[in-house]
Amino acid sequence: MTKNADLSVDIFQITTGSSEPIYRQMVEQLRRQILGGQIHAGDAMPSVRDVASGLGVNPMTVSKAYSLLESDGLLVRRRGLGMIVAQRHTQFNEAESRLELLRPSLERVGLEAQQLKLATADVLQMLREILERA
Amino acid sequence: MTKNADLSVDIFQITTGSSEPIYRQMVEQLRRQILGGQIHAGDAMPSVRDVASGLGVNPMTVSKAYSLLESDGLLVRRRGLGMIVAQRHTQFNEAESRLELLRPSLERVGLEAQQLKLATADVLQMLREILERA
Amino acid sequence: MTKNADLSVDIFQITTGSSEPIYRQMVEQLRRQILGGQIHAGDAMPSVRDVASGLGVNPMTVSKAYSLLESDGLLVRRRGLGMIVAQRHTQFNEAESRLELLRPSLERVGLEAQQLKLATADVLQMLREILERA
Amino acid sequence: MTKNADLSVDIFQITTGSSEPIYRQMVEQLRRQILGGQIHAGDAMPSVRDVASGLGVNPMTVSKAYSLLESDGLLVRRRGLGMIVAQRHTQFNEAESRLELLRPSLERVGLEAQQLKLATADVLQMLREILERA
DNA sequence: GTGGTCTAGACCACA
DNA sequence: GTGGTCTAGACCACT
Repeated sequence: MTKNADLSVDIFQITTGSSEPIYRQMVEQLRRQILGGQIHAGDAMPSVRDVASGLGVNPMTVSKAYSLLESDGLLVRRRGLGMIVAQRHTQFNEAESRLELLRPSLERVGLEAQQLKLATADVLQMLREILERA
Repeated sequence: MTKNADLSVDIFQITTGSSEPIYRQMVEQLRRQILGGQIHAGDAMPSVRDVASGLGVNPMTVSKAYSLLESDGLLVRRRGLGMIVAQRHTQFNEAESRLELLRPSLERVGLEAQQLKLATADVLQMLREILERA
Repeated sequence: MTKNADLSVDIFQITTGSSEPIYRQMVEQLRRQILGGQIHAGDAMPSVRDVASGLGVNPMTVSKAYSLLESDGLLVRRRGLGMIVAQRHTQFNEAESRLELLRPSLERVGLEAQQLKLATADVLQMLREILERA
Repeated sequence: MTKNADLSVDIFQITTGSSEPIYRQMVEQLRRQILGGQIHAGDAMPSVRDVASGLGVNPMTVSKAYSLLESDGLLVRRRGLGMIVAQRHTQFNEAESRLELLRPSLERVGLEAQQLKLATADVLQMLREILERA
């Protein structure tokens, strides 16, 4: 994979049935992929229209996601040219930091497991299977 | 803990800032605690008014949660006496079934871990610490 | 003026002909009025629909402004009840701090005056007239 | 400074982050400097390519600014030789007229100062410091 | 070509 | 009643 390449449209995996809004799914997915190093600083994002037609959603929905990512500092808008992945957030890639981003979801799992009175070993086993399957 | 006791208001742990609606947090938490056996059939639920003032939320929100739990068959309304935990759902607590209830949250963790390019061992280790701390 | 009152719709003065987008005009105006102490913490904002029909703009435009102000921490959304002015930004009211918010506009005036080779006294005199007229 | 000199690239001070488009910043800045007498009729403008590389902007952006200035009559295109500052607009520099060009920016400052509830004396003092520093 | 803004109108979730 | 989301489609500005 070369740097500064154009990203394919299928960087987004949208679930339209979810209660989580589409634009928010896009924001969270892109954030994780940038921080995870799967998307590099300087990469050109696919255009709003391309993503919209590729996913079958309204361009405004995509635009909203891009705008939020821009105000977050993860994307940079180049007027008339499109958006690219920002530089300054790419150094935030140490595995330890990324693991911390997963903590809220794990805390949620912890609370639910406690309320369900589940054994630690059973929960860890199920998660191991899911992780190794992916 | 004895059976048919009065339940305290703090069976609910509400996060008002969350995007998950309050009534839904209450429904899911109570469901898990009933299925996990931490709340028993016949236990008396605290009144709508007590829960509302205790948590600082709108009484209509609590009422909506109770209504959903009632139409789910988890609570039973006793006219003029308040609500109690229903009988028929308490037997549904085989560990295997309860574990399945946790699967959606674990699947979500799996997707996020993949996008963050995290190592399986690191994720499992963090979850183990959370589970053993609780 | 009492605290926690409902704000009238005419807190916004929109210029539709301007190149500055409507939602941005609203954001900046409200920010200044909050920091200037003309709008108090806890005040209820007029509803999206009321503002929209009052100004003759689309509700989504108003909603966009409100959303930006919320992510800025100046407004707080209360689900199903509307938005109120946040608490924490009201202490930032010292005159000195507010004056700093005006600096960018004054710097712009300074650059333009320099390029037009205008005399300091003339510029100050014109600004004085404008300020005393308001 | 002698007449009919070559102008350096740094007659333009561009802010790429601004919401004001680059070509518009260039147009307004050059207009003010011509009317203010800092740029004289007959002076040679730097080439599109020099300005573009000097400022790090797209050559088409510089070209658009030059074209607008030409259709405004402020610049004259000399085939194969580049552009020079036109004659006819240089006489338009009575101080009173130039001051009027600053009025819109001052009106804007007035509105913002009012919304920030600032004292006239404080605003004038800050502007004085900026003007005397320049 | 790019993204930004706005409209009109629909539907949903929350209190 | 409140705000949020999404669509379809138009128009604009920048490069």
